[in-house]
Amino acid sequence: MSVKRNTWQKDAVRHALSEAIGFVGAQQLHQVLRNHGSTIGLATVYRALADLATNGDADSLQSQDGELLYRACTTDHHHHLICRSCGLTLEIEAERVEAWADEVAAAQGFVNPTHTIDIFGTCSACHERNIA
Amino acid sequence: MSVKRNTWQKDAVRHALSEAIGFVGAQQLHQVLRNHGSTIGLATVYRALADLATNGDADSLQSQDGELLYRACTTDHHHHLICRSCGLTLEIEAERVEAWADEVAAAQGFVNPTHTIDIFGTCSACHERNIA
DNA sequence: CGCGGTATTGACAATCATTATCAATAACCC
DNA sequence: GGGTTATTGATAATGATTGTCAATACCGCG
Repeated sequence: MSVKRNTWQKDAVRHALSEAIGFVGAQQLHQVLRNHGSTIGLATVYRALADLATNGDADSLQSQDGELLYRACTTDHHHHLICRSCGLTLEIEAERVEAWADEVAAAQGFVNPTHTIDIFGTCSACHERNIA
Repeated sequence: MSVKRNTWQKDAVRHALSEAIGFVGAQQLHQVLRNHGSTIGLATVYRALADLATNGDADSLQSQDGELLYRACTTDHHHHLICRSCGLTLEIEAERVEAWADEVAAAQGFVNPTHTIDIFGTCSACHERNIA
């Protein structure tokens, strides 16, 4: 059986992620760490992030261009409203929907439900720019 | 300026997509077309799907493993409840949530809102198998 | 109906994020 | 400290998607 070991690499990734603002990609996080003098490997960053996500210490979602993004998990769970054009991201509350999602899952006999809810649109600034 | 032309390839993709059940990947759709004797190229399938999505004739979302999936746009809009373990997919109604999503987007000044709402969980069969 | 300009196609190469490989390293229990 | 083995990291492999570009075929026009 596998016994988890603590390494400075995992701590570094966890720390870097908690410092990051919003969602960050693995490649991006790796660059940040290298820029700070770390010699951590890219594959290790990927593994550490996957672990964090598995353990529920990080959330993940896919960006529009297919990159997997991570965010340090905070106690308050929320979702995103994202501008298709400029990428502006707003956090939104979704209490009503949280409950609904769990209900639906339970009604079909599904256990341990999670969900991805993201709303895309064109923010007012981008919309006006397109008209002008 | 570019003038759109109608080709049998675009029709083939549009048709294949409308025949498909649920969401389909570009690679998968390409295989289906080839199996039906078509000589259409993979790149063309990608381009046709991208066009359909741009024109609002198709919806797209990213699967868990990073593949881009498309679905013919129908009037009835629904979402999915997906088993993490066996991939079983159930369609779910989400009227309450549709309205909520549009409200939230509008409240922040976003126009032309779309959303991705998917619920993941472990279906009862897979859950029992894991226990046994 | 045939012609010409050009949008479109398709085979293939290139790209990019992510995952697998595997020898070397270092964490942890004793 | 020493041995076991989880973990690391350089690199290769994977797989979806996009770029390239000559060849093709669509469509308006005569």
